[in-house]
Formats: sequence, C-alpha cells, structure tokens
Amino acid sequence: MPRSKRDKTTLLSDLADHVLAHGLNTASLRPMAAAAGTSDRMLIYYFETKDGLISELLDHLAAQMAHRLDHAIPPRRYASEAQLLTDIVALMRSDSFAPYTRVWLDIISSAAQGSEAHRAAGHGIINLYLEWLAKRHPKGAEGAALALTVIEGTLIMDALGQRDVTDAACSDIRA
Amino acid sequence: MPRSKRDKTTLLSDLADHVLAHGLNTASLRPMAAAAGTSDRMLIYYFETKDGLISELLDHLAAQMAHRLDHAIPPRRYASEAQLLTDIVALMRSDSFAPYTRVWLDIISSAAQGSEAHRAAGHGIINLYLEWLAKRHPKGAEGAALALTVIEGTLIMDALGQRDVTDAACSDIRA
DNA sequence: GCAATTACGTAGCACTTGCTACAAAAAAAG
DNA sequence: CTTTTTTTGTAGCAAGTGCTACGTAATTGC
Repeated sequence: MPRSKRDKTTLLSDLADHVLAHGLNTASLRPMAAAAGTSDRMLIYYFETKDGLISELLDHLAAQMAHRLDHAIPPRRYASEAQLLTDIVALMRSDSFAPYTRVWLDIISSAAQGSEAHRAAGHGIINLYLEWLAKRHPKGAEGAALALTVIEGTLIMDALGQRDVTDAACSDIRA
Repeated sequence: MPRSKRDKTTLLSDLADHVLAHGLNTASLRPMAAAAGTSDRMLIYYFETKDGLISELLDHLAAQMAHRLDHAIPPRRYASEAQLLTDIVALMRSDSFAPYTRVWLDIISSAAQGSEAHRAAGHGIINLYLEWLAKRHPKGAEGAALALTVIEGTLIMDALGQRDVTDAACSDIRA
C-alpha cells in the first residue's frame, strides 16, 4: 500500500488545513497526525524529522496561497494604487484568507528568531508576492516594493485590532 | 525577606533580558528562572501563573522599549519624512534594538493567534509609537499612521532578509 | 520572645514533546 | 509460493512543560 506521491500531497493538504486552523508555531506531531488521520509515527516515517515536515509544509502552503491569491484577484492592471490596496486589504481581512495571514505572521516570527527554513520560505513568498503585485500595480514592478511594504504593515495593524490605523494610512495614500 | 516592589522590577528586567535574547514565544519557566537567578517555583509564587508573568513582562518590555526609543531619537521635528524613516530603519537594524523587533514580531504572531494579552500589549505599543512619531514627523499626527505602517512593513522585510525591498520602498518615498 | 505571616527549597505529578525499538502485517519481486 | 522489501501499529523513552504539596527558614507584628 505505497501511499506515495499522490497521497503525500493530500497528506500535506490535511496538515496545511490543521496548521491554518490552529497555528504553525504551536503545531506538534500528534495533533497534526490526528488531523491527517494517521499517527506521529507515520509522519516521522514520511518526513524523517519534524523540521523536514515543516519545510515541505511551508512549500505547500506557499504554493497554495499563491494559487488562491491569483484566483481571488485575477491579473489585470489597476488604474489607481489606492483601489488596488483597498481590494487587497479587503481580501486579507476576509475569513477565507485570514488564516494564511496568521501562518504568515508565524513564519515571520520564526524567521526573525533565526530559523533558516522559515526565512527561506518567507523569502520565496515575498518574491511571489512582488511578481503578483507587479502585474497589477499601475506602476508595475517599480511600485510593487513600496506597495508590498505598506500591505505588510497593514497586516500587523490588523492583527493587533488596529484597523483604524490601517484605514488612516490607506486613505493617506489616496491623497 | 520581602523581595517586594523594587526587586520585582529588577526581576522583570532579568526576565526581559532573557526574552530579548532567546525569544518570547518559546520562553519557558525554568530557563527564565535560571536567567533571573531563581526557580520556576518562585516565578509562579510571584506571578501566580505563567500568563500573569507574560502579561507583566509585556508591560515591562513596552515601557523599556518606549524609553529606549525616546533616548535613541530625541524628540525634534524632522523637515523630511524620508530622513525620519531612514533614521528609524537604521535604529531598528542596530544590534541594540534588533532584539526588541524580534519580541515585537513574537507579540504580533501570538496576538494574531488570539491571545488577548498580546493583542492588548501590542495595541498599547502601537499607540505609544504613534505618539512618538507624531512629535517627529513633519506632518505630525496626521502623517504618523502611514509612516508607522511603512515602518512595520519594513520590519517584516528585514526579518526575512529582504533589505533590498525595504530600501527600494524607502527610496520610493523620497520620490 | 512568641505567634503568625511571608518567603523559599525539594520533590514530584500529570502531561506533552520529538523520536525510536520491535515486531507484525502487507505488498512487491523472484 | 517464497523471500525480500515496504508500510504500519504498539509501546515506550528521555526530556521538557506548567504547576503543586509539603516542609522549613526567615521575617514581621505584638
């Protein structure tokens, strides 16, 4: 019963669901295994080590998020930066996307603490995001860096329940 | 031997040092106690519960950070926003301040996962920061929200080793 | 100086952590 | 069918988690 290849993808998918619902940094083997309908024993068998699992899971999550991002806001060049930011902030606040933001913040905190795996995954996601933005931002790749920086800042404000600050900043951009 | 008041402050100071060096979210009682020259037993005795300790520690860290922020960049109104941002980013990247950024990102990730204590502490720090910025930003309180959003965004980029994105964004502000 | 309170050390409990030894099924290879 | 290889369950280990029971020392109030 070689659960190989195809099954490993669905396995990662189940693990991703669990992490999106319960957090990445606090995830431990036994609860993850239960969520995926298997045992901690088997997770180690598949991924060798927990770090290995996390590493593959980060890749899976990044791909999943990029995919959803593309479908939520299809590529079309916006006329106004303010409108683009408004749409993105609304998306980030939506129930379906908020879990990704939470694991995103987990990735960042682990990266800041020195985890190379998290830093690398974060780096990849940032680049994906920059490309994604370059296709939509009125100024293209040129405007993407600043726009992304503002977006990341708003994620922090929102996470702290400071939507008023986010909104004040976004309306300042309009001016 | 009532180690009251004054000693509790130095105790919190030792705990803060340990957390700044080794991370907030991964901190556990025994290592913290060792760093403060006491025992897990006594930490619970002083703070009742770990959550209580974290809560007081967050307040202590916030005050400590606000204090250092004030002394690192004394209040004076900047003529150019770009110059202010440049100075702040340089400060955040300095060895003496980077640890605060790391615990800051820990606070945010815990807040995003639903910890009320972390959310409240983060909220307080944001407000301190906004006041701090209002005294220095050329546009005063009006410019503080957007500036803070950009700064928080750069913290994320820097944490992921993406200083190039940060720098690109900051030079865009100049334009 | 005596009683009551406060401060602290020692030991441990119940539980979770990542991971492993061992063996039995199950599948593949011949 | 038999042998080898792959997959999986059961049990457990050593370390770490927050926290507590219990006793003793020190300090205070009177």
